[in-house]
Amino acid sequence: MVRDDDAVFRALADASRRHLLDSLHARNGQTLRELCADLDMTRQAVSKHLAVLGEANLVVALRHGRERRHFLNPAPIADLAGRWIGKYERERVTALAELTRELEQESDD
Amino acid sequence: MVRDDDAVFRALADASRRHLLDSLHARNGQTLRELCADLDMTRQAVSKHLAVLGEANLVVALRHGRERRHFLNPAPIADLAGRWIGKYERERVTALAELTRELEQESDD
DNA sequence: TTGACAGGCAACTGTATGGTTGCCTAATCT
DNA sequence: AGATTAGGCAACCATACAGTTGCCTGTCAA
Repeated sequence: MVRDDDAVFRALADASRRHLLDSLHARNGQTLRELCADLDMTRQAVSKHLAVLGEANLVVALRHGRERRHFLNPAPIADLAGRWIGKYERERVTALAELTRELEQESDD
Repeated sequence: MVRDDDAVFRALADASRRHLLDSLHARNGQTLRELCADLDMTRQAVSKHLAVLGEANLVVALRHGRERRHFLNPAPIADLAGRWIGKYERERVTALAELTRELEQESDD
C-alpha cells in the first residue's frame, strides 16, 4: 500500500521528527504552535519537519479556520514493521547462529 | 538493551545501507568486495556505509586473514520493532478514528 | 621474496539538510 | 476597521554527509 519506504525511513531518521510523532501520539490533533512548545527551535523549523513527516504520510494536517491540526498516521510505520522488519526478525536466530559459528572458528585458528 | 536508537534509525535512513542489509540477509558473511558487487559505487563508499551500520550495531565484521567477513545483526531492528513501533501499531485504530471524526466535523462547517 | 589482492586512511568536493531571520497572507477577536 | 494570532514563503547559512581519488598497510600465493 505505502510504496515509498524511503520517505518513511528518512522521516524517521531525525530525532526531532520522532519527537513530533511521540508528541502527536500523546495528544493527537495539535496545532503547529502547540507542537513547537517542547521542541526548542523556531516555528518554521518545526513546520519543515512536519512537511517531511507529511511527505512520508506519517502526519496528516487539516485546516480548521486559521489553524491546522496535525494527526498521526501510524499506517506507514505498521506497514514497515510488517513488510520490512518482519523479514529480519524472522531469521534473527539464524543470523546469530552464523555469527557464533564464525566466532568459534575464529578461535580455532 | 540497544540504547542508541538514533544510530539505528540514521543507519536505516539510507537506501544503499538498507540494500547492504538486504544483501547480507540473502547471504551472510560476505566480504567488502562481494558487497560492492551490486552497489555501483566505490569500495570506499561501501566501506563507509558499513562503518555506519557497524556503529549502529547492525553489522559485525570479523577479520579472517586478509579479508573481513560481514555479518548481519538483526537484534537492533527487532529491538526497535518491539519498543518503538509496537507503541504506534497498538493505537493505530485510535489515531485513524480521531482523524475520521475530525474529517466529519470538517464537513459540518 | 615479489607480485597480486583485500582492505584502511586522508583529503577533497558537491549537495542535502537542519536551522535561522524577515516578511507576507489569512482568519479571529474587540 | 484595527490589532492580534496562526501559519506560509523565500532567502540565507553552516554543517553533515555521500561519494570520489590517491596512496598506504597487511596478507597470501608462486
